[in-house]
Amino acid sequence: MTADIIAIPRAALHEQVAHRLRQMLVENRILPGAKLNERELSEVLKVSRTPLREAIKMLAAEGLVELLTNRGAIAVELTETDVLNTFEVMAGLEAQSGELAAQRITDDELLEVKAMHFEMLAAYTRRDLPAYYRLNAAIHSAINAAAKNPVLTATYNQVNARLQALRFRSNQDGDKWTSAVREHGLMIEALEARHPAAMRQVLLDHLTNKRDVVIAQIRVAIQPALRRTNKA
Amino acid sequence: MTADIIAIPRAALHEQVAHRLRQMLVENRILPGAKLNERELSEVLKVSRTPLREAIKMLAAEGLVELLTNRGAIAVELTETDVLNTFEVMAGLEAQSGELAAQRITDDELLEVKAMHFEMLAAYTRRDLPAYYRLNAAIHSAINAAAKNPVLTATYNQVNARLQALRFRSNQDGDKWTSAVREHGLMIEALEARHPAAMRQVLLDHLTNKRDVVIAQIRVAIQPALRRTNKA
DNA sequence: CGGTCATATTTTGCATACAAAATTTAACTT
DNA sequence: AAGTTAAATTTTGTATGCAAAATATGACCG
Repeated sequence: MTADIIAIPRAALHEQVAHRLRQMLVENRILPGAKLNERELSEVLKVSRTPLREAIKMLAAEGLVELLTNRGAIAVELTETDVLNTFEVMAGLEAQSGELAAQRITDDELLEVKAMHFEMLAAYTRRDLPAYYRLNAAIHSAINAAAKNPVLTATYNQVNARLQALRFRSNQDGDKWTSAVREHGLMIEALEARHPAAMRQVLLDHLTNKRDVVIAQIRVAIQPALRRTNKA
Repeated sequence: MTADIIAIPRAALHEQVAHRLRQMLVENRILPGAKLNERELSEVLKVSRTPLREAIKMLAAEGLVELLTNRGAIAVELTETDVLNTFEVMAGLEAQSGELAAQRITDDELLEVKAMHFEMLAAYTRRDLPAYYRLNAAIHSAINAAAKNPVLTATYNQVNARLQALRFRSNQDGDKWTSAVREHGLMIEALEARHPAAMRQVLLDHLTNKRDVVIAQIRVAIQPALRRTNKA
C-alpha cells in the first residue's frame, strides 16, 4: 500500500478561468457594465469558449456578472441602492462573524490577531496604505476563521467579492482612517473580553462607517462622470 | 414607435436546466451524494451536455452540488456539522431579515402577513401539514420581502436552498409544532409593535428550534442507515 | 478463491462546428 | 438629412466530436 502522495489534480480549466475573471472584475480590469465578449476573452485567456462560458455561469451565480439572454454577460454595475443593500448584508454577516469569534476564538488565534493589529498600527502610523489594507484584510479574515463556521465564511466572501471592485479606489481620508483604527482597537478589546455583544456592536458600527466612506466616494466618482456624459 | 410589448425572451436552456436540477435536488429526486451523470441527465432532460454542464456549474456556485475534478459532480451531502453551520448562518440572516422587516413593513404588508398567519392557524388546527408548510413558507417569504433588501433575500434563498432537501422529510411532532406556532404568534406581535430587537430574538429562537427538529430527524434517519451499511 | 495487472469501456473535459439571435452596416425613401 | 428597411456581420447558444482521465472488466498468478 503506497502512501497516497500522488493526487495534485491541478484545477480544471473552467476553475482557472473563473479565478482569473474574478480577479479581473475585482481589480476593475473589466469595468462595471462592460460586456464580456466571449471570443475576445477566449483569445486573451487562451481557452476555448466552452470552459469560458462555464466560468461565466459560475460568476453569474456568485453575483459578479449578470446574464442577459441571447446577449451574453456584463460585469455587474451596482447602483447606490445596491451598494447600500449589500453593505447591510455584509454588516449582518460581519457582526455575526465577530459575535461567534468572541465566543470561539482560541488564545493562540487571539495572540495572532493582536500581533497583526500592532502591525496594522505601524502601517497606519507610517501612512502606508497598501500595508494597512493588507493587514486590515488579514485581520478580518482571521476573525472570520475564528468564528469556526465555514458556511458563514463562504457566504461572507461571496457577498464581499461584489464590493471589492468598489473598495479598490477607497482611499479613505485621514479622519475616517483614524476612526477605523480606533474601532479596530475596540474589536481587540471585545475579543479579549470574550464579549460577543460588544463585538457585534463594534462591527456594526465599523461597517456603517466603511459604508459611508464608500458611498461618499461613489458620489464624487460617479456624479462627475454623469455630468461629463450629459453635458452640452 | 411601437409599444414595446414584444420581448418574452423565454429563459435560455441552461437556465431551464438549472431550474429543473435545483428542483430535483431539493425534492430529493437526486439523493445527496449521488453522482450527476451527464449523459444520463442530458437524455432525461433532452438537452445536449453543453447547457447541462453550464447549469451544473451554476449549481456548484450555489453550493447545491460539489465538483470533483475529472469526476463530475455529486449532490452535496451535508454532515451534521454542515447542517449546524448552515442553520447558524440562516438564523443570522432570518434574524436580520425580521429586524429590518419590523422597521420597514408597511401597514398593507402587515395585514397580509396577519391574514396568512390566521390561515396558518387554521391549517395547524386541522393538522393539515402540507397547507401549514405552504403558508409557513409564504409568511417567511413575506417577512423577507418586507425587509426591502433584495440582496438579503437572494442570500437567504441561496443558503436556504441547501437545507430544503433536508426539511422535506421534517414532519415535526406535535410538541415542536405547537411551539413553532406560538413563535409565529410572537412574530406577529413584534411586527405590529415595530419592535426590531424583539423580532430578531423571536427569529433566533425559532431557527434554533427548527434546527433541533432537523438535527433530531437526521439522527434517526442517518444512524439506522449506517447500521445497515456496516452490519455483519 | 483472492489479488494484481493489463485491457476495454465509460465518462468527463475541452475544442470545434453549426444554428439562431442580435447588432451593425448600408442602401433607399421621403 | 433623418428615418426606415434589408442585407451582412458579429455574437451568442447549442450540439457534436475528440482526447484524456477514470472506471469497469477480465485474464492471469499466487
